[in-house]
Amino acid sequence: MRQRFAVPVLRLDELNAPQREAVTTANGPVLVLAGAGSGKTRVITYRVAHLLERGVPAEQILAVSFTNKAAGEMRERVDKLVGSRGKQVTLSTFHALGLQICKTEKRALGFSSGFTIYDASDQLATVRELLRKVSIDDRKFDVKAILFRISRAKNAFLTPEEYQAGAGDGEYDLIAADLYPKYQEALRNFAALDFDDLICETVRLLDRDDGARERWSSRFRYLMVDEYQDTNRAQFQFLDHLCRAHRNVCVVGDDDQSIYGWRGAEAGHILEFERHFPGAKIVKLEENYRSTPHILDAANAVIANNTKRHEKKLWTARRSGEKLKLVACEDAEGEARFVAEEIEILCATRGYHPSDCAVLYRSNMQARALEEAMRAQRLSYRVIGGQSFFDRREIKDSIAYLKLALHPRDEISLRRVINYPARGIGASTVERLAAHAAQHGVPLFDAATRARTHSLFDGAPRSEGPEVGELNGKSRTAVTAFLDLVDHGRSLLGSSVGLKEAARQFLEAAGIPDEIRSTSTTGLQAERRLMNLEGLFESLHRFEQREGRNLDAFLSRLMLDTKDEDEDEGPRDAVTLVTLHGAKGLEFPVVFLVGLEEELLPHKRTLYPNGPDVTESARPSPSPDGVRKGDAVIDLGEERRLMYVGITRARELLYLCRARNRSNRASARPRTPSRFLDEIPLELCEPREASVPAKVAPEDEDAFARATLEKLLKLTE
DNA sequence: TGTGAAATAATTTTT
DNA sequence: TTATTTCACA
Repeated sequence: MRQRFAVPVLRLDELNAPQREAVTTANGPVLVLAGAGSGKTRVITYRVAHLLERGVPAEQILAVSFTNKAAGEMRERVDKLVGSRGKQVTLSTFHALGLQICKTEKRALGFSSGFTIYDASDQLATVRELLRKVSIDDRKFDVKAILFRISRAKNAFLTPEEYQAGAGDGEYDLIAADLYPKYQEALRNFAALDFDDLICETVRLLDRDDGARERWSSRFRYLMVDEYQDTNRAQFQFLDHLCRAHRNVCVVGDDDQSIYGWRGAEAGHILEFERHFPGAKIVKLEENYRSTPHILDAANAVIANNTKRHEKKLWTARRSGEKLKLVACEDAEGEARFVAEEIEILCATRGYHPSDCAVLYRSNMQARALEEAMRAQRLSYRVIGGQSFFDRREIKDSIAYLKLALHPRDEISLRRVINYPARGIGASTVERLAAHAAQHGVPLFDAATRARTHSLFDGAPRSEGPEVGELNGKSRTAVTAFLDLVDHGRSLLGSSVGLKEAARQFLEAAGIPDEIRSTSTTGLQAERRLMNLEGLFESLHRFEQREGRNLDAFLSRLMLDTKDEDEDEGPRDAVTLVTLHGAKGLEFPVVFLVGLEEELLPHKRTLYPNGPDVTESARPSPSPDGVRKGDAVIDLGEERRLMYVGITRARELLYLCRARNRSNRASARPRTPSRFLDEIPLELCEPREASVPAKVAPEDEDAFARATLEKLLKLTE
């Protein structure tokens, strides 16, 4: 206590009573039920500051969140609050923390020479490879659906055996049950960990290795978890291992904002917290500092339709506020144009800035129309999420080269680049190598190496064992050239040349820039792709400046943190376009919720989980919750929580938009307003006319911007 | 093995 | 509608 006078004073009086209680209860388990906008991040950051003030060493403090964005924000706010004292505090995502532990403990995990991280596309490629091995035509199946089941099993922390015992008997369940152990085995052989493994393997390690558990649970003596409602079983166990010894764990969450059930998150963990940690202190934060009363009333009204929730009601001391704007547009394009135009008007007449505004939608594909409208309106915008820079083909290929140079056992990367750019190593050659690898139980890369050094593949009769796949001289030369290339790259990357330069020379030697130039359909496209490649070099350069010459660290950061580059690139004063999922944790003065239509906000995949076979005829009855389809009662709770998350992002103005028609691919289909709109009391809303400008002629892109300008002139007269 | 035309699948949310 | 993928042919 005396210390408080010695160091800069933490202003605990800036907190309300429950916040203060959550912040100052340093020891023992604490559960903070934090409604939207109730100062959740504030509690975490003040708590960190308070622990530091009490003399807890920064290295012993750990705060975990789910997204890089959230972790970054924690970092920013902690730095602001405590300055350099906070540098040693670990503020991380679950996956980054898992990675840190896996890297430190790589020997105990059996990866003495390191490991690669597999992202979604690597995972898919792995499953495809396995399907081929069991002679299943991967075109006949939705590979994602298989991978999804495997991933879900891992998230639920089920071993292959447990999953096999408990899986359903659908076609996909059987395939997934068959492939799960094979998949794990393959990753093992490739010296790779996928996203799920970063958690699961860490848990297994902490489970079996007392020494490791001891190390890590004493390393972090004070734990905080953000968005606790999003933890899945594996993550829960992870936490449990880390804090079992000291029980200094504070979790912050809101069951009403649980929107990752599909990823295995169990909001039930919030309810179980008390049971797992008897004597836990429970703090409820219900005062909202973000939104106007109308917005909160709407949010409360919608979420009240959910059963199975912690009863709580957001309130605010704020008095005034505008009604919610209810907008029905003709079609998706009209909706997008309305949004763009309205933002323009808000900026011109009411002093808002584009960066005050966000457009929230259910699925990424909705972003396209919005982007077009923003461009037509000359508004700068940034799209959060979506397909990231690093998903681009040329980038993925380049990264595969880098990964391969570091981790030759990474068969997926090897297969990806062995004939890219084409160098005369066709499918049959790869198959021969693969057969040889399988027969001798060595990695594919080693099989290729043997093709170079041994005459084994020359067709000369060998005494040892039967011949597996002979390579002709031409193929051998090609394979040799490829291996020389990888060797060359490895030595470049291992030399003292800057990483950026090393990577550039390597990829140029690989012929990637040439390939881009010759395969691009237009010069513009080639230009763009080369620029992307340059962007990769730049981010490599920046990383090297910041964190030193460590390609492995760069690559793993890249896999986990795919979109940190958007931040510095994008224009500063820009409208934010983001999915409802991506918007969680954000707030904006002005929010547009678009596409509030049946089959889009309660998404059709939730409405009709068994596929698109039942469509228009089976219009669900508008009962408050639960739609019967066949015998299954469909739970729309998560969709409703998405609506709730969307509403509560708004501080001042909230627009609820829908289109009367929306075209799927070619055909426009009439749309019904989202049932969630009916759940908002009418008196909170005012209808707004959506003026739908005539369709903009392609040759006159300025027409729309001009129309708005004219309208503005009239308004400001 | 490489190229271009034609067919075809796709649309939930993310570390 | 669009982007990817397949397939026929060189």
